Amino acid sequence: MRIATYNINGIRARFETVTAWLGEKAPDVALLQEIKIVDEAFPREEIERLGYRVETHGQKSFNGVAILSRLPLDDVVRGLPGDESDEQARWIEGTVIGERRAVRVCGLYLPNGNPAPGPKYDYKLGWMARMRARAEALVASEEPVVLAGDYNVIPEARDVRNPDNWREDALFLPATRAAFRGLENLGLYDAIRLRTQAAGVYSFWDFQRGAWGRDNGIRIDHHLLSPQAADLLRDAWIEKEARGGAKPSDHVPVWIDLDA
DNA sequence: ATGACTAATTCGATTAGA
Repeated sequence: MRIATYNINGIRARFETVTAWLGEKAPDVALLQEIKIVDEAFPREEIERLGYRVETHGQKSFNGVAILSRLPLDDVVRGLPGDESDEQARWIEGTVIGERRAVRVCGLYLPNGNPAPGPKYDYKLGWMARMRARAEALVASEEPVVLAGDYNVIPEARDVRNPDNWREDALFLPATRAAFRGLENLGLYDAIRLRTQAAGVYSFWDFQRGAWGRDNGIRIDHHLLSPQAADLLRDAWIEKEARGGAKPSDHVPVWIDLDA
């Protein structure tokens, strides 16, 4: 079972890029972030025609997440628990029924948090605390669980080309990285780090300042795996070449293969 | 020293992204 995560930066702007990618790569599951559209306006039929079940949790203009699955998808839940007043669409989960195993899959778009300090950064850290509580419950289930998406977290200095440029940034502040380690300390594994310890493995290159041409990237799109999911991991990688393709997002797809 | 790019909203300039 291949599970990809992809921040598409707008389904309207990225429709042809995304449908071409689905047609070519055909991941079993695609977790999308920043669909930037309400559920009723999402191009559901066009993507169903490519063989996918479509579950969205959208909102107008910003944010919005989706699960696309070629496999049966049950028990879909929208929204991150813990704050009834939070209206931002950043979390969706469902159970994907593989040939051998069922996998609980969470698609997430973690808040950016800039500028820091400030209310946006407070929202980010509060959101991460709520995510930790949900992740703790999922780990306790002792089932294969995958939490994947745009974390807006640079975990370590080896995950950014120029660490000194990011010292004051919400994506790389010590409190941000500590909260990410807090997730790992529940017993979750960063899938790419089960595959390689190399520096310079990035998933995002800014549209500005010629970041792509200079390989001035950061790794912020992650799959965290429960122990039961990590036991099923066959491979993980980042589709870097997508950043140089036609009408690219600023993020590229990242995928894992599970024996499930 | 500063802006640089892209998308959404809605048709121009603002907000947001990271």
